[in-house]
Amino acid sequence: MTSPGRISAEDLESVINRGVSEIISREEFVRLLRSGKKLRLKMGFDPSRPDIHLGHVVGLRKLRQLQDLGHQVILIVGDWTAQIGDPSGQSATRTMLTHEQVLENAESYLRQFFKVVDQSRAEVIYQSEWFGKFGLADILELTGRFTVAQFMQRADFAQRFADQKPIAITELLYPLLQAYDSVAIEADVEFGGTDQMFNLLVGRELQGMMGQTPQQCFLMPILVGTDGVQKMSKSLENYVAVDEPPNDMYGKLMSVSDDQIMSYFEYLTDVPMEELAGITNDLKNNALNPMEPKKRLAWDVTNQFHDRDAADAAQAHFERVVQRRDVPTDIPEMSLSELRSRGIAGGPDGNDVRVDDLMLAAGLAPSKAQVKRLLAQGAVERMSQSGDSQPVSAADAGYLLQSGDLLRVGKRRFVRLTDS
RNA sequence: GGAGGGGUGGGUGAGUGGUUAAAGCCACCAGACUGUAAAUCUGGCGUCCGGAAGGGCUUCGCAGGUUCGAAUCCUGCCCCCUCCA
Repeated sequence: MTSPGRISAEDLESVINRGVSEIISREEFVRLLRSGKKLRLKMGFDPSRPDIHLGHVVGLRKLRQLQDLGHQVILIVGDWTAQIGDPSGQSATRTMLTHEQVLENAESYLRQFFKVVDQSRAEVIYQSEWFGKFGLADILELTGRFTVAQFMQRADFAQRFADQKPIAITELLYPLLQAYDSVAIEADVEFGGTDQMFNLLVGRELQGMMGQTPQQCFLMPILVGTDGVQKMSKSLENYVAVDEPPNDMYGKLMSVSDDQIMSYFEYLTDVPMEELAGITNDLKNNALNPMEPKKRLAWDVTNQFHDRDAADAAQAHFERVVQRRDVPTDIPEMSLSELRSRGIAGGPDGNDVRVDDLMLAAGLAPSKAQVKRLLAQGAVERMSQSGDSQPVSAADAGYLLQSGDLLRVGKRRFVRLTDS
């Protein structure tokens, strides 16, 4: 582990340029890095949304990188701000979380967080530690330092105000609480996405007002989601979760738009920048099939969150099932006896299962109507034990499956009917 | 206190008495193609029965009502928002 202050030129270059959108102020931050001080790196999160996806990982990797240079991460659990909700969208006030929910969400968040960040060089602090004893006098003092005009500088507030859209008063409080966190922990640097700029700057300002050295604001770029257009976000369904099983993680990464491959490489891997420049160039000259670097990307990220074996297996699975359209090695199974006990098996000897029933039971379709659509679209295929396969048409959804039969729905969903 | 706008399918958002299971877009699913679960194109997309044709049922904030017929009209209720004061 490097001790603070002895930062090499390459490390510095990487810290301040790779996966960075903006640093305020860059000069001051560099000076701090070189000062030898063990920096207190602040990162906050709201326990109302405990899921971490690759968009968040961009920042977590940055924290990790700085930890490896000898600095300290302070993670703030926003158990108070979570109740307000960051005023990013039109979402109104959120419902209060119970104490148990907060703890539960926090626990889940931390488990994911520490997949990237080194737990041994991090502290976790709850906001309630200081806000728990905050009184009206404190609130008045805090709010009294700022004006509405200042807050109207924040783009989304200004926009909503102009559009005559509602802005809750508590929403105005959000940046203030977050800012006060910086004071409470005496942060040297705060991290956030570019959309967090205003909040981070308020923290900087407040610290100055209260006699502390203002924190530096480290803004990370927003990762584009797998749709290739909008930012990665859970609600937009274009995300890859940190908790994703290997096959899904690999697969989702393979569905990233071609033009986002390079930004993913830059933000989410350690592949050297020179090498990335080469790939970019090859792609531009059509000397390289985008699928190739994308597979490398998918492997790399899967490896980070699982391990080599899992990444290898996920890649093999992808090549087998998606590229070659072959049958995967591990197929979910439904046992005949279970189906029988549920009254789903039938036929002359009670050993046959209807295609539609099996699909429903195996969760391959949410309703019979959907099963029919799939059948009509020619998406269902039956393979017998002997290996031959035949499409299943809507007409033969009746009893025709027997133990050992394999059903393929679409390109990559399978279920095998087993004995016993 | 006054005036006005609004609550529609996973999301957005049309629709103001029947041809509306409800436009368009997004998401999603399937097929084709392919260089990948990219891109593109085509189709589908409440649910139940039926091989199909077709037929039920449920859906437009909630509860009633008018009507042959309502997401659309009326009454009451709940909720949200804006402006003026």
